[in-house]
Amino acid sequence: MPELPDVEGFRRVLRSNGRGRRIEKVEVRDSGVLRGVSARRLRRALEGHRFLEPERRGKWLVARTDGGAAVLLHFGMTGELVACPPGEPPHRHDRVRFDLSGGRGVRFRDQRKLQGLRLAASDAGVERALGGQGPDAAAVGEGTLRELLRRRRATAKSVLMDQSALAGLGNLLVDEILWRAHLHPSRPANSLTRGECRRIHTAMTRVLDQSVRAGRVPGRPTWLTGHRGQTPPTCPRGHARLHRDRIAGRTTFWCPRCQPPPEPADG
DNA sequence: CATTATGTTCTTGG
DNA sequence: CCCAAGAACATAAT
Repeated sequence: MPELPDVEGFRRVLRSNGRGRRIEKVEVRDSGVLRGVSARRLRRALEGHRFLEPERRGKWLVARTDGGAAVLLHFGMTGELVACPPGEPPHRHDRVRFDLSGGRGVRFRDQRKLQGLRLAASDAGVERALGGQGPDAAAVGEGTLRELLRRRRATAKSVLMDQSALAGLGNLLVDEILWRAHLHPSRPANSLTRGECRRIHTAMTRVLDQSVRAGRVPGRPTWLTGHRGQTPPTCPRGHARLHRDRIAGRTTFWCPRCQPPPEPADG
């Protein structure tokens, strides 16, 4: 699940269950999700302190505490943050359990463990870890977006998915946005006109507004994303069957009627 | 057994 | 340096 909207949902889970609460116990059930920190150091940095207002940056969730340390959570492809009281029996994929005051609790649950938890000792540590990201997709202005597209020769799809260029978008969202903007995913980013960049920005803003509200990418039939699982997948606007390709290393769906492929460059 | 999966990072080669 | 492609990571479903 986890792209920007999903992480936004996890932020709400942490805000409503964790903000202001004391961290009574941190139980690492599978240290395979810890990145650059031991279970012991994580416990020591967190236990006894309280969670502050959580923040999302791109696909990262930043959980600061009043002790100065912050947990940085990345959910990979299969991670989630779920609220459950400490007494609830563990799920098979619960990797880290946070028992909080007031009988609350949250758990980092993740099947594949492709990413996981980091610890930042301070705000400077948070910056060090996340400062390499581009602007957040949910807040970027049209001019900034146009500028970052203009200076890259790679395909639009790969630039929009590149977290160091723009933070928050993943495979599903980028396909959705490009379909709405009527642009083929293989268009070189630096070939996009001002108007085409504006269409990307408009589509991105709408897609993110709606999916952030839902806390996920909706599978509605009016969304391209809702058609990925079909056999055969069809364009939500009707007519054509969707093409399925490998672009920027990821399975990509696009409509041959709505999204004309670029002329192959020859120079 | 092969293929696929909403992510990131590293390597290799052009 | 830029970029694409492939592999790797770990696990489950089809």
